[in-house]
Amino acid sequence: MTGYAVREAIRDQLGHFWSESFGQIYPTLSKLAADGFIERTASERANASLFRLTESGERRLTDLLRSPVEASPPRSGLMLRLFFGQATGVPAAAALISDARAAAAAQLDLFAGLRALAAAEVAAGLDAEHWPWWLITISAGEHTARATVAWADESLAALALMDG
Amino acid sequence: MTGYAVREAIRDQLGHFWSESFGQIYPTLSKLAADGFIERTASERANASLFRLTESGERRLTDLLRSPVEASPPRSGLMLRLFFGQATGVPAAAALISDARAAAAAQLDLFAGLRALAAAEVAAGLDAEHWPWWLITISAGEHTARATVAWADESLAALALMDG
DNA sequence: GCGGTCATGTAAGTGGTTACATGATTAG
DNA sequence: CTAATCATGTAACCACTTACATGACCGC
Repeated sequence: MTGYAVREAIRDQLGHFWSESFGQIYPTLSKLAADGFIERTASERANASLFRLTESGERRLTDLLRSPVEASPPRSGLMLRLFFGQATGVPAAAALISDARAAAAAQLDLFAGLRALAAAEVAAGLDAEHWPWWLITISAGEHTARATVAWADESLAALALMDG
Repeated sequence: MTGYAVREAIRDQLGHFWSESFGQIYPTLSKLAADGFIERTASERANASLFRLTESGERRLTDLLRSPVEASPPRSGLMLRLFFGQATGVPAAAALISDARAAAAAQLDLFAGLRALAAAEVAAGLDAEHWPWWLITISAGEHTARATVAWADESLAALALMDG
């Protein structure tokens, strides 16, 4: 596929847990080609290049996929703001929590859509092998989003009791 | 406080949702001082500088704390690996999920400790004003961690059904 | 005196984004 | 013909980490 197609695939299929920009994709494709992990071939289109995994690239990929997940340093702008809620006051904090709740609820709708989409594809006989893996990532998003909604409701109730 | 003390405070008090390195802290303190948001005064110690918020710094801080939280692009190495679980196989995926479950369970213990610590401080008559805000951030961590545990158990069960 | 902690800072590198510049192809 | 989309790439910048270099102070 082309670099452009790579980006579309990432956006459309991995969008709920991954993202890449063109400024990252094109230099990386060149580097991977130089390292022999992918192969660049001309496309019918004058403009474009098609890339495909080489054998060594396939090995490298599964190695990476099997490698342990390294923890990223925590950094939550929302928690930072709430921790210092004394400085900003109850209404400002409640607004931030409501926003977070709304975002999580919107995500839940999105996941419901993804579930339906995946189910339709399976019903059509496509991607049956991939379906359970897809579902695991969707389910993770749903669990997290539901947790956020529950936390928000609990915290908004606590703030309402604090005073006016 | 000193830059060193800033880092300790971040590590010890905000550690479960924020982190900063010295390489970030010292240049930032210089810049904030140059902008007039903080004031550098000599410490008793020959070595060290003490910083304190100026009035304009206090205004700037509350402005920032009230500003909307900007969303960070999603990037979960765990989800990426699971999405491509077909390439790595059920046992590798199950191992990753178990690791994530263990990490979340460990976090839950940590949060229980934080709760106890905070309760002890309140019982001692300290920080009573700050306590509810602290609790909100702890509760968020607990909700998320419990969601991760539940998702992991569900997903491990699903993988166990897939085959051997 | 010596090891550990407190303290400050810089340099090199990483991984990423945004904006810009450019052009091919296709649909209407 | 022309607008939208497909396509590639680079430059500037940003936030951040790690490693290194240096030194003060404190307790034993």
